[in-house]
Amino acid sequence: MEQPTRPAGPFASVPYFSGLTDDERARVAARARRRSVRPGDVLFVEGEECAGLFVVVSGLVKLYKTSPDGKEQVVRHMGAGDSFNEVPVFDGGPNPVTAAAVEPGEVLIFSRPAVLELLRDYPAFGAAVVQVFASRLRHLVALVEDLSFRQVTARVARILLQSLDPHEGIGAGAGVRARVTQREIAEMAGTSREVVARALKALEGAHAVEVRAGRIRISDPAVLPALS
Amino acid sequence: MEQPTRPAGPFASVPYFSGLTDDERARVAARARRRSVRPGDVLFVEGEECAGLFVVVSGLVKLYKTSPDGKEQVVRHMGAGDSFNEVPVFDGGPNPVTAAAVEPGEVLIFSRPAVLELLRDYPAFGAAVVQVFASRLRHLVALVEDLSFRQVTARVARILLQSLDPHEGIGAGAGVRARVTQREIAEMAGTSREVVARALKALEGAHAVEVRAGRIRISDPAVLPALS
DNA sequence: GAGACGGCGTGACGAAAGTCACAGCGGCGC
DNA sequence: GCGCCGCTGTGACTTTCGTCACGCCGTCTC
Repeated sequence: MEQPTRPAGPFASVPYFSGLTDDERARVAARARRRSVRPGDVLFVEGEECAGLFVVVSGLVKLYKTSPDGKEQVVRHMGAGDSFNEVPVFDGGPNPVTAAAVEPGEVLIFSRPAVLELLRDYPAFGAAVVQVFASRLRHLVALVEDLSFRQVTARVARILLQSLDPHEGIGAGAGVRARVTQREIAEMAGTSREVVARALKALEGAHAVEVRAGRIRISDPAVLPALS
Repeated sequence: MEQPTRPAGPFASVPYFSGLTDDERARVAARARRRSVRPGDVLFVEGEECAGLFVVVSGLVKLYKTSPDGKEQVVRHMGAGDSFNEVPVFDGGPNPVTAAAVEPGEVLIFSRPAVLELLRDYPAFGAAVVQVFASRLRHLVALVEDLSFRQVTARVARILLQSLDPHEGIGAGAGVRARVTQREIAEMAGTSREVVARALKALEGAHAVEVRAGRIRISDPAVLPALS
């Protein structure tokens, strides 16, 4: 799992810190708290006071909203090198979403004061935040578009495309991230598990994917985008 | 309409520029192009090359996505003092949404190079952008939550609350912005005009609003939030 | 190996929302 | 004043989705 090209510290690949020297990175790292997480661990809850800035060292974290009756809508997944929860750090408000680990791993946590100090010491950090925010905004607009315009089958198709395991590349036969459950897809698509099962059946009928032994494979890389 | 407290130039109330002196503001204004708009005018289209940063001087602008079959989803309305289309200016990508005027007014347009110059000359501008982006992200997350969790009647109730005419204050009998059509509400709620008509009927039945002569009034300020 | 648990497949049903169709009304322009 | 157009109100029907209720299977634990 350890990347051999990683120069020093656990986050040379984090956009925020990639411009720093190894020395500076070490000093930044000193301000972070480290935490290991196991699947299901809740890192922070929406509405509570700012939990600080998080950086994923390894593993996978989901950011989601919960409805009064318990339904979950995943807003985004964060993997190694991704950071999250910038918004409350910068505007001082409560956490906008809840974060929970999906796969075991480690995260770094920078308290709000620590981040504001970093911002003072490394002005380039501010520019990086703007870039990150811009990308988040595009992502959220795309999610709104998805929820508003597309029906469930199309949303599931898009989710499968985005969950393609990067190790296997794109193309026929590519597999989806190990063990994506139907419930997880449902939380991303904003629907129920049963409806996802039916959507997958429909995609299988359209020869877009093959579901075998619980794993999903893309059979025709051209068909899936057409359906989404 | 003109604010008597406005010191100089048309945008002392724009968050970006409120920290500047009158002199600086004048110099900034010199870099903007001015444009009057009439209802229906399209300012820029999603997917096209960055149209620059816009500031609303007066009037009302809607930002929306269009689906392949012509349905519209309004992402946000922008009124006097609001700015929009920052994202492509800062990340260099295409416009994420389409913008069109809803009410007649005027906008200022800063080209991308002009904004990048401003950013260089006035570093505080960068911090302001971060604040604006944070607020946009919160707004979009709330929109996702709305689309994913609430059904149409609840969404309409929330839209009415947000469209309260600020001049009339909050409370019983407050009116909604002059002449909000059902089609406009439908575009915000991500549904069709007919469904909005029925949702309004339901809200009327719950004694939350009164619809008379095409205008919507809040009858009981306590009921509406409860339904949303 | 027995049971508990979580994920999956599917049928049946009801609720919500989208669609079509059409009629009335009011304002605006010629 | 007349006609056109856009907004509204509403009935009827269809589609999509959400939900309930199962049964099946594989894995993990004791």
